[in-house]
Amino acid sequence: MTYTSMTSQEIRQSFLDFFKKKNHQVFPSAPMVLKNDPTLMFTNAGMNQFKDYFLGNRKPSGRRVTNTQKCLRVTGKHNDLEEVGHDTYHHTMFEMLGNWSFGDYFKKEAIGWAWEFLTGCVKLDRDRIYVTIFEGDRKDGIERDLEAFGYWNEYLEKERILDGSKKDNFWEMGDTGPCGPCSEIHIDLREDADREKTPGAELVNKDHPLVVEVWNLVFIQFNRKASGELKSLPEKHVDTGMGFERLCMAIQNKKSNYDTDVFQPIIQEIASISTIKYGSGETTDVAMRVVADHLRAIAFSIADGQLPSNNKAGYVIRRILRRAVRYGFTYLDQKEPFIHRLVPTLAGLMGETFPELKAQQELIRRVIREEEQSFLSTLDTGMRLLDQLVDNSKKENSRILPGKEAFVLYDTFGFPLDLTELILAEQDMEVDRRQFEKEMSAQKSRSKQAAETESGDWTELISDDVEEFVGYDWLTIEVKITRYRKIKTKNRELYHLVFNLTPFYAESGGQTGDRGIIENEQERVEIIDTKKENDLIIHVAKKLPSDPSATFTAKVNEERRLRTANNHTATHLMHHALRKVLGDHVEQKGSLVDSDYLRFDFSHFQRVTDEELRKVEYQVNQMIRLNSTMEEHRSVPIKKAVGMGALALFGEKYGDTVRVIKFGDSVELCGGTHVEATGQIGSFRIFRETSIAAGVRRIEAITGEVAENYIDGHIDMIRQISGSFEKQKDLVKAVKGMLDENSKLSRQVDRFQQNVLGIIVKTLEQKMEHIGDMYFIASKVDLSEASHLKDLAFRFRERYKKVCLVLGAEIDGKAHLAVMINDEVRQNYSLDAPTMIREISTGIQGGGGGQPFLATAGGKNPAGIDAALKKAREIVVDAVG
RNA sequence: GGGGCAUUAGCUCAGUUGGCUAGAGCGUUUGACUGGCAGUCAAGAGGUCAUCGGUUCGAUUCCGAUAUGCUCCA
Repeated sequence: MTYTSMTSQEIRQSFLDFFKKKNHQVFPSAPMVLKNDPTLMFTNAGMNQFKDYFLGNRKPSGRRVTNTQKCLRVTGKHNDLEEVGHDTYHHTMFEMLGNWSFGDYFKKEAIGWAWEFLTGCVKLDRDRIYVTIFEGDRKDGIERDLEAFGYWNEYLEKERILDGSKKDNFWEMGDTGPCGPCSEIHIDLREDADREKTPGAELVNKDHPLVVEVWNLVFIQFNRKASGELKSLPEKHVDTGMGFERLCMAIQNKKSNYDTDVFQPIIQEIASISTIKYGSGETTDVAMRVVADHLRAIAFSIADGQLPSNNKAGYVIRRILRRAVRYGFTYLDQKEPFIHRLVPTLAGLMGETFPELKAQQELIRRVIREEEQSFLSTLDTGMRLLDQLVDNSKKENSRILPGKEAFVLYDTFGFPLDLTELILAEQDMEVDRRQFEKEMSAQKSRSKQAAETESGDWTELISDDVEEFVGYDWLTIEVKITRYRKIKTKNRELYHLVFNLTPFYAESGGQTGDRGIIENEQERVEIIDTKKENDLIIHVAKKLPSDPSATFTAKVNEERRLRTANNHTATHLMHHALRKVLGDHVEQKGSLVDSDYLRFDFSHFQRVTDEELRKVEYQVNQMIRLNSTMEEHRSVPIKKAVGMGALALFGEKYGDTVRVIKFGDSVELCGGTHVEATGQIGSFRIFRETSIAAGVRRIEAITGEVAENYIDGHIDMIRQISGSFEKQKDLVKAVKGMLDENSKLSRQVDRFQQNVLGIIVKTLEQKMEHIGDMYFIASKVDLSEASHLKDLAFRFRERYKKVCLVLGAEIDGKAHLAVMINDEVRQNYSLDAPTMIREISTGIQGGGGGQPFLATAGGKNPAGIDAALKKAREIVVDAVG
């Protein structure tokens, strides 16, 4: 086999260079974590970021594009998570190399260049290559893809060109939309001897680990209508995707993706940390592959701004990390955080191509370390609980752990089932798997029921391609509804409305969606929220207008919009001030801009001190006073915008042109709505600073009237306090002095109280009588607090070895009783306090209890106290009898 | 989006038929001991038992709501 010694870096570069030479524009990878797409949490294919081009929603700036796209497949249709590590080719995160034609070249060039790159550039052995073409489908009325066959046949004999079914060789984005036949390129990496025994053609698409698909060329030439009918597209597109890690395996002549230099440096580092050699055993190899793979997925997600958390995308990331920790813990004997130590190696390996990794290396490391630590303590708790369960089972002579209990461990405490089973096996025990599965499916059906939302089909009224947002310039405008649908959730029905154009800002970039109304002479419908699905702006309404095809006046709630604008502009000013006060390492990690307040998360490794917060506040307020007017530049090419000093965020997807918002020195790329001049904000106040993750701080702040009210509230409070300290100049000193004095006085009161109790003790002692060989006292006392009854009881307990004390008191119109019986008396006469107090407290309309030597009771009827005391004496006399 | 669990001293956590004057270990303060290092011993400080409401004579404990966190499912 021909063999080149290209590194993965060189392979990636040669692909991009190859297509650059063919007049392709090189695009950067889009973020792996998606926003504004309810159907997808992560980028799972190279074409995601170009979806709108194929749908015709947006026009591309160039017709030929090439890129490498980081992808994550852990949820939904493509879920490879549980496979990863056990074989040699599944990954959570991988790179997809692609070349794209948007209405430009088609099959001939796509096939020709693919061949040229694979056999000419990276010199794969042509004898090992097989391709597939679409065999056709009678139902759809499509012929066998003879065109593709013809072009392939120029390079390959026809025995190597195989027919593929609709499942493998017809690509569709969804139930409707752009689609077309595709042609896959497979490579046979087996040893020659094996190849002679079985021809590679028989193993194509049969999940053989060494006969693998490396490249899929998709020819988008149809549009599937809702009726199922296929219509030819006026513009034909090419969408190709090549698995980078597999390509490296093929070129570097390895038997596993994990043996390439994409993974080996990481695996070697794991081997050195764990002092276990890679290749020395199956389970440890699996564990190392799991850790190496998951490290990449997590590090890239964090770099994209998605921190591990307890819901949605963040939770998916957390679970990937935990899977890695679990394998390290069990099979590599890593009981302390270790994955974070691999981050520098990864950054060295991929930081060149993906600068976000290098730039945020420290943050990534800290976040991973903290997550590892927290999961290790989850495991710790789980093991403690499991130990108890095992003990209980053993006491009952059972070697089966009930499935219910294993499920609670898993469901509530996050303790993995396989770990439970492993630990049980060591004690020759097992889990009742059937019961566990039953609990699990009960949980699943509960969730399914709750999550059931029916979203109806869109009813299209007017066909319209782009719903333009005009809300930067207008808050009131005439609109028509182009389409609508009904949404049914558990408690209520809502309607989604789409307009031909709209003044409503849809939730995006942290800014919440506008609210308002649409109305005409006939009716008025409230818009309660505005959201985005991809590029579609959706208005949420509680009801559908009776005539949806009428013309409406759309009015944004102006007051709310203005307050939101205050908070959004203030966010920019604060971001700027934070970088000035704390340093340039401050990066936005999340942002919420509402009408009432703003929240801003950013990377910073210590607490922000009070002085620093004060400085930030001061600088923002100074910028407000300067009354800088907004400089807005719409449709600025991204390069130019960055040249203007605009901050571009990692993990944010930007189009070819962006909107730049400038207030003084603060320059940001932003689609949100802002004030015209900073003076409008009026006032800015930080009211909370907290930590939300390792290396990430959160500041919450308010502006305008809300800030004023906040300050007024504080001033009022101070006024009230100082009103109570009229003659004091130094209020702080006065309050402090009063607190000191107060504690001194209460100590004094306490002492006096003890003295009083001492006197009561003396009078009680005079009432003591002998019953048998013990002392007995039953008496009503005058006390101000119920707890003093206990005080008295304890005094007698300390003073006498053999005593039974029964006290009653009326406090605040209620009856209180206490019974104290010394240990010796209890043993001699089988008396105990709780039993006695229950018997004697019937007359006070209450009940009580306590510990064997001391019980208390309370009741509504103080008149019953005397009877209770009398009864107590009878009980004791009986017992001593 | 839904289910389960948790929230008690600075930290880690105990605390069952509702009544134990709310505890342990670590940390902290003070004192004593030892030639020093390092400790040892003793004493003390530190609690709105997450918040709000309900049931009850009485709630850290039971019930409901809220907040925060953890966790599983989607």
